[in-house]
Amino acid sequence: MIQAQTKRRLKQTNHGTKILEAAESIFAEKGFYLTTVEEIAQKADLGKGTIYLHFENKRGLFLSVIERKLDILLKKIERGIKKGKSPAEKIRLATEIHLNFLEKNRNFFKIIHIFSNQFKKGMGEELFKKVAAKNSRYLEILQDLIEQAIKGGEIKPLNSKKLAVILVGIVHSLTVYWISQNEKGSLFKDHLLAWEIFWEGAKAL
Amino acid sequence: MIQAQTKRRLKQTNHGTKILEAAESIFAEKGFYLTTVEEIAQKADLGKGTIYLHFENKRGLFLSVIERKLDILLKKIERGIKKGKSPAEKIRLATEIHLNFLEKNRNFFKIIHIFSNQFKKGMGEELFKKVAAKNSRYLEILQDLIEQAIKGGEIKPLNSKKLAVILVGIVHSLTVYWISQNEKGSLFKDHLLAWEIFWEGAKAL
Amino acid sequence: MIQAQTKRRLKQTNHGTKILEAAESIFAEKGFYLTTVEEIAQKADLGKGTIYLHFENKRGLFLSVIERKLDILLKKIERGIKKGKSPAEKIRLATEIHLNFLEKNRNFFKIIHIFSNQFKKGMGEELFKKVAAKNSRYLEILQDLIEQAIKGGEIKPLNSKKLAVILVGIVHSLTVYWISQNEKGSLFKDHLLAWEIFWEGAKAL
Amino acid sequence: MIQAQTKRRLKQTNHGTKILEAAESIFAEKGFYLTTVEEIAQKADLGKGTIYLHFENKRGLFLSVIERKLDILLKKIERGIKKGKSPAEKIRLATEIHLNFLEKNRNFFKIIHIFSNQFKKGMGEELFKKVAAKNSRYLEILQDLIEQAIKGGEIKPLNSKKLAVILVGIVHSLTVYWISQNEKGSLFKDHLLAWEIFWEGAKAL
DNA sequence: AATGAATGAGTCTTCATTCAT
DNA sequence: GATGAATGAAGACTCATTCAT
Repeated sequence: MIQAQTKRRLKQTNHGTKILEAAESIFAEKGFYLTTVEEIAQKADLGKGTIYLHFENKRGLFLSVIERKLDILLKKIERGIKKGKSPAEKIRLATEIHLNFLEKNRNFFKIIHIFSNQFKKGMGEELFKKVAAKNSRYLEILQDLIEQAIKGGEIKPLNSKKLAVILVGIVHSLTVYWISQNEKGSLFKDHLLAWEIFWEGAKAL
Repeated sequence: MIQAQTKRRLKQTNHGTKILEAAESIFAEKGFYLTTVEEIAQKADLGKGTIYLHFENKRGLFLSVIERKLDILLKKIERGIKKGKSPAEKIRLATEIHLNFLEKNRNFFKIIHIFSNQFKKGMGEELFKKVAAKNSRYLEILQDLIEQAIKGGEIKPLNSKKLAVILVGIVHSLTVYWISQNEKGSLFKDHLLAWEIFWEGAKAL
Repeated sequence: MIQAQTKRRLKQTNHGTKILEAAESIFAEKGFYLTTVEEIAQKADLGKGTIYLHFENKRGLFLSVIERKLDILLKKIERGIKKGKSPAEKIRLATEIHLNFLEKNRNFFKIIHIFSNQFKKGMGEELFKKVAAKNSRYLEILQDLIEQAIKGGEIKPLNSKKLAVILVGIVHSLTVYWISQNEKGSLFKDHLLAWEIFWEGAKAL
Repeated sequence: MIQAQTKRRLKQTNHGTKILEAAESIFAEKGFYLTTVEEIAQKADLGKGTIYLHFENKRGLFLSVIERKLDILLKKIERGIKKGKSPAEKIRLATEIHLNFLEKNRNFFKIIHIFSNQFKKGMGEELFKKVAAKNSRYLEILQDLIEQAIKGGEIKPLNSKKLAVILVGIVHSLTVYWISQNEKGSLFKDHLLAWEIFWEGAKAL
């Protein structure tokens, strides 16, 4: 009896995850509009209708794909930077973790990139806002750390938000480049480069 | 008779431009897939069929929108950097021109951003390659300048391509931020910030 | 053991009735096509699959809803008109019972109304015919009575079937009106009006 | 040039009408839900998309089918009853015209019958209200005439609205019967029967 | 050249029905 | 018996593209 329950629950969980993973890879490959629900269902070895038992609609599925990964990334970063002793070191750790995650989750990065572009109009509801909020959470964490570093005299007194934006921009541009090069070599190694440019550029004299 | 011909040709040219401009603003607002040809035609005060006299299809129109602007930007940059005396100054000028252009052509930036995401699949032909090439031309120019600066001892001997990627990434992330802030203040002013971070981070000790 | 069996059988019977009653109210509210089996199951506090243990399919359930009520109505009428002494009085009694029943079973009337419209095509089988037959049984009863009244000189020698149709039409139109007025006042009271019009219009001079 | 314009306009008009007529017959045959837009398009010898150039959606088409016919019927009745000298005669004329129209437009009647049942929920907008209003316009005309007849002492002082409802009910029930009999004989001839029952039943003593 | 009516391929989404548990 | 997760057929509707005028 317990066995059966467990099995069923596992099965369900698996379905949700199976769908999210199938969706992730196809959305990453083709973008939101060229991806069909049918295709996702096939890749997940499920009927089309089953998708709709787990997600309200195609859009909801797309947002869920993002939400799931953002949660994981944020948790990793929040946990990881605790090891850093100074704000500066924490920032470096965040960059390192971020690039490491993107290397292992290239699909996710592609999707995040899509996200910011494909939903210009017609948003506004619950889930979208939640995802958008999570999306900018990382930026806030960085901004906080930068502010602390500025107060501690480690970083020049520049606009902390813009510095955070720049650091993320550096990380993203390296990722885009890495992906465009068909992902040769390790993206993770670039965290030192990213960090060096940012740090030397921003540190107090 | 010649008059009439001339007039007609002018008109045509105007049509092409009218369409490109209408398309630019709508693509920027709604992305590729949510934009309908009908809408573009209306904004251009033309019949839907007329669009197809000037562009092969919706996709071709989209690429043409990009191509036109990239041509202008590249010309501006190539011309502008001639005034710089050292590679370093040329790089700074390029950044300045780039941000200045993006500020004045926010629509274009949005479209470029879309470009890199919405055409994952089904590319391969002529026009697309041309646009992709132009798109990376700026990167090449920067890479060249950075290589020269490295040779001249102005910049640390790092990977020149990645440094170019990072610089463009800084510019783009600031632009995205500026747009997300509803374009308050001048984006152009940020070129000093972008430059400072990059230069201090990359310059030889 | 016997107890258990009995309980179970009772339970089953209850299930059938529970489903029929849930179905009746929802079909009445939303019509056949806008009603989902899921909804009926929920209202009946049962699983969706359970519906299919008791009825062949949605259509069969719909027809069963009608059949059950028609049985009750016909029995009431057949029993009730026995008290009438002349055919004329029996007709009046039938009208009275009919309107009384409709007042107390508005849902049923709405469903009957749907019935005649929503199954234009794809009928032909057993159950449908049975329901259609029952549906016209009342008309036959009336026609018989009218024929007797004609023979007895109480009613003008007009087409008895059409007279029956007219009488039912009067009853139905008053019911529709009553329902459209949000069922204010008593529909039952109108039986005198219905009867007066019909009787004065049809009675022999 | 004028030829061309005319031809085109005629063509358009024809399309609208062709669609309405195709829709009328199929809706009448199968009801709203079992009718597919595809089917209507085929019957009208047009592409599916063309339907949507002329009507907002399936529902709008359905309502338009009704609206068109109701307009014609109401005009006929309003014009026709002018010939009557007394309210009573006008009422008789209205009944005559009504039955005559239903005989010639059986499809329309079937659709009207559907109308009142299939749109229980989810209405509320413009077109629906307009159609509903037109639908009850005939009832109002009758009610007015009956009130005049009551004032003139031709008809007993009963509830004029209910009398109108009853008269329409008689007409409709005869039509339903006639249709159920596969439309043998002339429905039109029944107007005398309908009138006799109603008039003898309602007239002042 | 310019138009816009016509087209139908393509997609999301719903829901009756089945069947493993 | 009872369940409800899974299915996929079916259908409304959109929109890029064509082509007769």
